[in-house]
Amino acid sequence: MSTEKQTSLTIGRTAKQAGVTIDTIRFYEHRGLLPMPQRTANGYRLYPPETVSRLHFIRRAKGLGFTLDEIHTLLKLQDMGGAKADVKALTEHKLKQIEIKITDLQLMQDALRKLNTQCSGTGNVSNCPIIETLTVNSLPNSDNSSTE
Amino acid sequence: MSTEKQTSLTIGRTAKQAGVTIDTIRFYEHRGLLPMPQRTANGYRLYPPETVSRLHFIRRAKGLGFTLDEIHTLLKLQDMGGAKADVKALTEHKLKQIEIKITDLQLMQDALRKLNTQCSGTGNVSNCPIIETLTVNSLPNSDNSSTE
DNA sequence: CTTGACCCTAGACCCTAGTCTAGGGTTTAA
DNA sequence: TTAAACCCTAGACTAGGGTCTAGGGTCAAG
Repeated sequence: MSTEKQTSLTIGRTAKQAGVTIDTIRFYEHRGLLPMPQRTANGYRLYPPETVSRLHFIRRAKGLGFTLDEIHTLLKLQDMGGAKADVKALTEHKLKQIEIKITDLQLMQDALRKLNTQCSGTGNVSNCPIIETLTVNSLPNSDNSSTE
Repeated sequence: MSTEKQTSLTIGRTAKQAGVTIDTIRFYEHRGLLPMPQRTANGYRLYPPETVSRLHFIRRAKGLGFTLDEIHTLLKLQDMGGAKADVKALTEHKLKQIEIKITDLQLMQDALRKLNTQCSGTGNVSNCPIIETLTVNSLPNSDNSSTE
């Protein structure tokens, strides 16, 4: 019942609130995804509450197929207060990646919906190609390789 | 001199056309993502051209954050000619996953667009929170007892 | 008939993204 | 004052998803 506002969290509390483990936090710090936190006199890490949001962001970005390195660059966009040109270039690159991902997911969605309605009736499921939706319809070719 | 259409491809050709390595193909076969192919008399694998599409599909699905196991179930949806009930349940589950991914990507997109237009001018980049877009707006975190 | 480009298997190896010890210090409630 | 419940570092270990090597067969061209 402490009435004082908690302005910083221990690693354990941060982890719990973010839904990750303590190890993951230390690992991300090591990787540069989390800034080096303040420390107490005895060496305990102290995190500002925003760290929880940052961790949420990382988790979900990972679920969208971004690697930690890619997420790092996304986070740097926010972190850097200068280097406007870099920001511009990076965001544009990321936006392209994201557009492709969205399109792909929508194509997959269409295919699954078809499977679900048209094809799950009494007909033959094998007439409903999921695969083609992502290969024939999209990306004419465009060598879509590097992820940074 | 054979101008006849190649109805099946060696592993090398398949790999090249799909943009993966030979090892990857064998690995996927091992994992059940690719059906066991025909073999020539001397044991060489022979793939139908559809295998290329299947491999494309796998690649892109991976890029969307699906694991090989998840992709396996997506592919099974297409492969299975029966078990309609399973198809229904699985597709519905996958559709939910996909919807979440799309929403997340759109939120990210919004954030980056803002960064790009509003924030890359002369202002302060740090006013443009990418992170919040994916944490505040989505996933109602029940555990969030913010005692202001 | 040999050289280079393919193919085969089995198993070792690698990178990413954590996860888990081992060994030790701190704080707090009973 | 001691046990639970935290925190620390360093380093070993794991799982997923490949990638590479060794050792060997096949085939087309020169």
